[in-house]
Amino acid sequence: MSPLQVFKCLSDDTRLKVCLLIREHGELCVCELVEALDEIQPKISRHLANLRSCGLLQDRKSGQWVFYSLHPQIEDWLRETLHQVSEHHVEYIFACSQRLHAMQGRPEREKCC
Amino acid sequence: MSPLQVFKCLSDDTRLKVCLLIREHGELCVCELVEALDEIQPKISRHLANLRSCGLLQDRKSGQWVFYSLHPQIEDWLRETLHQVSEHHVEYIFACSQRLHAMQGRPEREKCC
DNA sequence: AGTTGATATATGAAAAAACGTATATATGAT
DNA sequence: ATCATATATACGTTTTTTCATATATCAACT
Repeated sequence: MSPLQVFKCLSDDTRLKVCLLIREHGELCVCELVEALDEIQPKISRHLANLRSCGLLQDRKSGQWVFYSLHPQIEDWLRETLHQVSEHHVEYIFACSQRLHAMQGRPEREKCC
Repeated sequence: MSPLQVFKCLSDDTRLKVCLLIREHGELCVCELVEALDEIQPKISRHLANLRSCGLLQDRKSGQWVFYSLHPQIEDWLRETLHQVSEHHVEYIFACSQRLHAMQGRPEREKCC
């Protein structure tokens, strides 16, 4: 995973938000990301596939759901960079975080989406 | 300067190398970058204009030369990220650094290029 | 004034990235 | 077996980015 490839991954609005949300929450499933970002599912899936194939994310299948998290082997500087962006640019993912929390608070949560 | 815009700046091979070299050397003129990256001048100038308009670099004109440096107001996390990339991916700019040093060692250096 | 060297910008073409829609796959429930 | 839900992928199109080449600007020098 070259630094250039890392920055290419983070240079798209959807992918950057996905990475920031996943770093903050540890693990998120596709339907949570679809709702948090308010985008259509194929778009999210396509970007997730991109991030996974670059080695930034890993996935874990559980029943009909797929959960994504930061790949454990990403370099420390990248993890730290994502952390810093989260800290200094809360406004960038604020709306996404709100939609995510709203969704996670709903009672029919056992069905995920 | 949104985080997304920052990552877009760093997501091109030429721009990333330019930023890393400038961070290491403090200030470099266009012709030094042209030689270090072994690229044609309009290509370097175009990317420098891009980085300047985004607020990542500042320029200082001195006679016929223009010197570029990191803009003093870039955020700390960005400066630190560039530093970390330099430390952990020396190989990425090794050839560029070599060409730069070779050039700076040449006696006809008063003429810059 | 004319020339040379350093840098910037304009332009049209080519390459890359992102998109929406349609469709495929797989799981769990009825 | 059928159906609904979650996710992935294929396809053709549109948008964005990058590029090489040509040209413009400007300072220094003759």
